[in-house]
This record gives sequence, structure tokens and C-alpha cells, in this order.
Amino acid sequence: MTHSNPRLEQILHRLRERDFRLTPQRLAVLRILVESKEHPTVDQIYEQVRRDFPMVSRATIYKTANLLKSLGEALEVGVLDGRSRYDGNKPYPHPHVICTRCKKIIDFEGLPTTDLVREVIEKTGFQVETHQIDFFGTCPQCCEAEQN
Amino acid sequence: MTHSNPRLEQILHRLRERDFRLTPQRLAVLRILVESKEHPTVDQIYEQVRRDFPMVSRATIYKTANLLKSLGEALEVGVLDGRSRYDGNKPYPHPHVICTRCKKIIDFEGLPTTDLVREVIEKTGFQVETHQIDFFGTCPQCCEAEQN
DNA sequence: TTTCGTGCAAACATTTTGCAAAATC
DNA sequence: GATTTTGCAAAATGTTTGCACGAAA
Repeated sequence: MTHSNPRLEQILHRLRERDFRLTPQRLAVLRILVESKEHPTVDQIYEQVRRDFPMVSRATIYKTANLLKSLGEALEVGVLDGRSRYDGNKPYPHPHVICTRCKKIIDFEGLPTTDLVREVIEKTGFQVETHQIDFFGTCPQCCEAEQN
Repeated sequence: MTHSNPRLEQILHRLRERDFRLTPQRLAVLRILVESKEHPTVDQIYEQVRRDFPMVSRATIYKTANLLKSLGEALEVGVLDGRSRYDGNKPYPHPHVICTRCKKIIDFEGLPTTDLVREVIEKTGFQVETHQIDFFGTCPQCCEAEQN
């Protein structure tokens, strides 16, 4: 048995609280979502879960991802490439920096997002619930690769 | 004949420059993109163009939108609702504030995006090419409506 | 007259849905 | 045992593509 992850425990607790059932497939998806930093697509999660559960279907992955999103326990990240990516590590919104060449997505904590949100609320009167801040470009490794 | 729009003229100039042809359908799409502030979806553009050109097809709208995007003359805005929206007013990236209730999307200029981009470049080494900064929530009008 | 753009239909890709069987609680 | 979840297939949605015809330069 792998060692436990506090974030995973937290989600499991929330699920039990609301009388959602814990199936092996669901647990597998949860593990991937909380453990991976790669903001995986549904298909990537599917392929990984399939190693342990060859009969799993994509529908299950979609349903689990949507459940977690609706519970506020996973974040959907849109990268304008026609497929959704999910982040179960940090269920709060945070900026990403995305390499359009190698498709790598990294979290970027170094921005005063709280201040930005406050600014928007003050100036627009919106009741801001979430946000998405993403920067697109070429990562240092790919920049170098392009020189060749 | 409606009065001319400098932004439209600019795009027309760029098209001519690169030997793209000016068809009535294309012009209609261009007009809508530069004149509307609503960040319309392909379908919304299609319905509007169809009033003047009943035989127009969605493919033409898609092709025109993609052409403009590739020329850097229109911005694709992803709102995580599974369809793309386009902005031909300001071809440079800028923050949006989006009402998740009435789907309104407004531009928001009041953020130091240049500084944010510089910060990201400095701290990540990425060659940042574009960005997407969007805030989601409820607009003042919809907030009020929810009280009832 | 040459080349490009349009419109149609088919193809694709992603996500959602309905439902019977299986699993959880 | 009651109810939820799964897996499958079909459907729904959004977007792209191939191609013949028509239009722009």
C-alpha cells in the first residue's frame, strides 16, 4: 500500500460526508488527480487508470472529473486546445505557464492574484468566484531546442 | 453604406497585403468581429452573417476566424464552455470579466498585465507570447436579480 | 484565366447521456 | 436490499477537412 496523501484523505472525507461511494476506479482517478502535477487530460487519466483497471471507460473518468469539479475539489484548466485538463492538487485557482511547443503546464505562484481579484471586484462590481490566469509561450528547454 | 471603421480598414489592408481575397462573406464576418464587443461565438457570428447571406456556411465562419487568428488580427477567447469566442477589436491579449449567469464578457483594462508578463518571463525563463487572464463571477445586474 | 474562397457533406474529436448490470454502503 | 456507479453504446456538440463549383483578382 502506498503512503497516504493528506489532500487525498481530504477529498475522500468530503465524498463520504456527502454520501458518494468510493469505488476502486474513482479512487484511482483521485490518486492521479492529486498526485500529478501535469494537469492531465481525461485521456491521460484514462490511460493511466487503465493499467490497473483495463475495463474502465472514459465515461467514468469524465463523470469523476465533473463530480470533483462540482464539489470544488478539482480545477478545470482550459488551454484552448480543445480538451480539458484537470488539477486536483490545488483546488483554488492559480496561474499557469504553458509551453505551446512541448505542452508542458507549470504552476506559477509568484503573482499577487489576491490583489488582482480585489482590483477587479472594486472596479467592476462583479462578485468574482474564480479566475484563470495563463501565460503561453516557449519554455527554456524548447527555446534552446529551436536554435538547432 | 455604413461609415468606415479604422480597425476594419487596418485588417483589410493586411489582407490585401498578403493577397487574401475580399469576399462579401469575409467582409461581413470582419465587420461583426471588429464592431461587436460581445466576444461572439462562431454560431453567433454565423446567425448574424446569415441575415445578409442566407447561404453562408459555418465552415466559412470557422475558416475566416482561423485566418484572422493566424494573422494575429483576432483573439480566440476560451471560456471553458466548450466553444470558442473571438475578439477582433483588440488583437492583443487583455483581461476579461465574465458573468457565469448571463454569459456577458466584458473587457477589463485596469490591470498591469505588462508587469505581470515581465514577472513571469523573469521568474520562469519562458519566452511568453500571449496570455489569457479571465475572471469569472456574477455581474452586478445578475447579483441583484438573484436576490429576488 | 488562374487561383482562392465558398458551401456542402463527411469526418473528427471531445464530452454527455441512457440504460442495464454490477458494486457499494 | 436500496441506491449509486460502472461500462457500453449512442448521441450530442463543436470544429476541421476534402472537394467541386463559383467568384475575385
